[in-house]
Formats: sequence, structure tokens, C-alpha cells
Amino acid sequence: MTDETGAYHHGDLRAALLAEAAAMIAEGGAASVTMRAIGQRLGVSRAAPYRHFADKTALLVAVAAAGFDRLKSRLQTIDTGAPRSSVEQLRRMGEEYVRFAVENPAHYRLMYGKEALTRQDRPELSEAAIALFEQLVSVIQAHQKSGGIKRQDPRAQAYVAWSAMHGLASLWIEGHILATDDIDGLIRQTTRTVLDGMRVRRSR
Amino acid sequence: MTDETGAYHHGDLRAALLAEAAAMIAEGGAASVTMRAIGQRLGVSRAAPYRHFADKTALLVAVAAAGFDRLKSRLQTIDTGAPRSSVEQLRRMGEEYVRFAVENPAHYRLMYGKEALTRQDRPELSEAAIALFEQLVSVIQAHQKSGGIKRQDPRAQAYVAWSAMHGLASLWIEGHILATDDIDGLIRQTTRTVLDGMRVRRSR
DNA sequence: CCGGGAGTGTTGACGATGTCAACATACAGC
DNA sequence: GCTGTATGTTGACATCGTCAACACTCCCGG
Repeated sequence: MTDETGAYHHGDLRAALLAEAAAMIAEGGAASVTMRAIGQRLGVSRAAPYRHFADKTALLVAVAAAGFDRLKSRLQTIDTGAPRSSVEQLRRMGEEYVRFAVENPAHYRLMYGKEALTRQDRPELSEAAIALFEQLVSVIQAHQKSGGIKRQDPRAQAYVAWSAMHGLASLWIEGHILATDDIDGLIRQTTRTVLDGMRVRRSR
Repeated sequence: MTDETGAYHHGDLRAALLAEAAAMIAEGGAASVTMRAIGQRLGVSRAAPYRHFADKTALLVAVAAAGFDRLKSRLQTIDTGAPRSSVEQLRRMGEEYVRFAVENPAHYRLMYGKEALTRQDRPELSEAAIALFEQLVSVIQAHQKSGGIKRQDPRAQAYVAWSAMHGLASLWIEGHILATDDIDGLIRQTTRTVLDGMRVRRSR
């Protein structure tokens, strides 16, 4: 073995904790993650996780940050999977963003639910979110250059787009959207509306 | 006394619990609300709240629902405060929505944070949120008739607008928006972008 | 007027949970 | 092989939500 993370008694408990916590979140929500429960599922004692994470919050923050990384990778695939010429691609990224949330509701909730995590700043989590945001900014800048969307502050535009997608994902996850049957249609309409508002056009 | 809620020993503990819980949420977040703490602050025992609310969740749900009511009233003021002729009014409603969230971050978080509240359906909370949504639908319908915005499914359009506003509020509250200095400008840009995407126009 | 019942509040207790200190074990490098 | 450190375990404690048993207060019917 001799991984860089170490593999003493258990054999890389740190990675196992991250995976098991993510699994438990998917099964029963973040509230179901208990130091005792996760230890039991991994065959270690309740205090074992404290050798790898300062406290329960640190573990959850790490899981949440991993979620941001996964989401970013998924969007990156779309970003590089087609030419940046058409705003169509930006639209697909938005759709993929919401789809990730719909497929991983509890994980997504954890990523954005600061209340459950901390009242202090958790740099690890902030950085992961910022990386995602910067990716979006870069795509928007590219589309500004190609003339697809208005040449405003790209960061502000990125916040607007992010807000719309995150809001839709959040409302859906919390059960506030009753158009249960056609979430895909709603996702499309949301991306189209926002992009239309960002597009270059003659009138007005 | 002889209120409809009763005023026996304490003198309307139920109302006091709601008010005190809201105050504690504003001061220290929803996590700081403890049955023991709230009892102590009101000079009653830790079990006294259980005579008025089935459990802690029920209390928090009631507080959250009250938040939806307050928010709805606030938007209603704008809705009725000016003629519905201009979409300008819809824009102001959106801005007011986000402003409410920014001014009451912990309360807003509670309103939308299902995780902290329940895994079952809480009809009281759902109904309060739906009432808010229906208000938005009605305003949008009015603007469709006056020709300001596209004649699409008004509910779908309401979801889009709600998503954008809620998303912006949520991102801001969770500290993901670093343009700390000019939140008002960002709010304005968000409402304008979404409304532009919903507007009737010649091109395209 | 008064006695009982319902509404309201209190106390004691229990199980679950996060966390720490003290202790035990196993691996790595000398 | 020995020693130190990384890793894991156990016991304990404080806090929390919640319930059962009890106590008090008010109102209403006789």
C-alpha cells in the first residue's frame, strides 16, 4: 500500500469515510450521517473519524467540496465537448447543472446548505464553489467575444445565470415546483429565458 | 383576556414562542433555537412549548410559514402600490423579494431549508409558499394581458422568475457572491435580465 | 359556592449525539 | 529489535429532544 494518505489499520479510512458519508447522504440525507453510524458501517469505532477530520462538520465540508468538484467536471465535459461558438452550449451547461442537482438532491443540498455545516468560513468549500463559478465566467467571456451575449461585466452575468440555475434546482429539490411531470421543459425554458435576457439584440 | 388562543398561566405562550423563536433565529441562526433555551428566555420550562407545538419541528415550521406570510405582504404592498401597467412593477417586486432575504438571512434560510425541518410534508409550510407563488402568477398574468411579457404558461414563467430571485437570494446569503459592495446593482441586473428574457419583442 | 375536569406548566428521566481524554495497537525507520 | 508516531478504541460528559408523571390554575355545571 503506502498510499500518500496512509493505510494503517483500516486501509485508508479517510477515503472510506468520504465515500460512506456520501452514500449515507444519498440514502437518508445529511441528517442521517452520524459519527456513530458511519463508524459502524465501516467497522470502526465512533471516534475513529476524528483521526482524519477535526469534527463532523469538517467531514461534511469535505464531502460537499467533492460534490462541487464532481459538478465542475461534469460541466467541463460539456464545455469541451462542443465548440464554444453557439450559446447553445451555455444553455446545455445550465441544463446539466440542474440535472446534477435533481439527480443528487441531498448532496446538492449539503453543498449549499451552510446552516448544516458551519457558521465559520470553510475555505475548502468556498474554493470549490469559486472554481465552479470561475469556470462559468470563462465560458461567458468566450461567448461575449464571439458576439453571442452582451458585453457586460462577465462576473455579474455569471452570477445572474448561476442564480437562475441554482434557484431552479433548489426550488425543485425542496418540492416547491409542482409541475412535477415536466421538469425538463421547465429547465429548458429557464435557460432560454435567461440567455435571451443576456443576448445581443437590436431592439431596446 | 380570553383570546382565541388562550391566555392561562403565561399569557399566550404560543405567540411568545413564535416571536422568541424568530428573534433567536435572527440573532444566532436556526441552530441556536433550542427547546431549553427558548424556554429559559421566556421564563418557562423546557417542556412547556410542547403544550403548543407537537415538536420542535412544528414550531420552526410555524415560524417559517410566518416568514412566507410576511414576505407575501411585503410584495403585496408593491403590487398594489402602483398600477400594473408597467413591467417596472414586476421588477420592483423581484428586487423587494431579494431585499427581504438579505435583511432576514437566517429566517429566509429556514423558510427554504427543508433539511433542517422535516423529511415529511408539512402542509402548513407548503401552503404558505404556494400562496406566495400564486401571487406571483397573478401578477404575471396581468402583465401578459397588458402586453408586457410573452403569453406563455404563466406558471412556468413564474417558476423561472422565482428561481432567479430565490437563487440570487440564496447565493448571497450563503456567501457565494463576492461582489459584496454592489448587491443592489446585481439585484437590478438580475431582474432586468430575466424580464428581458420574458418580454415581448420583435426580433427573433 | 364549590368541586371536578380540562388546559397549562414542571420535573425527572431516557436515549441519541458530538466530542474529548486516556489508553491500546500497529506500522516505519533506525 | 526498539522506539516513536500514526491510527484506532473505550469510557465519560454535556447537550439535546422528548415523554410520562405530577402539579397548578382556571372555568363551568351543579
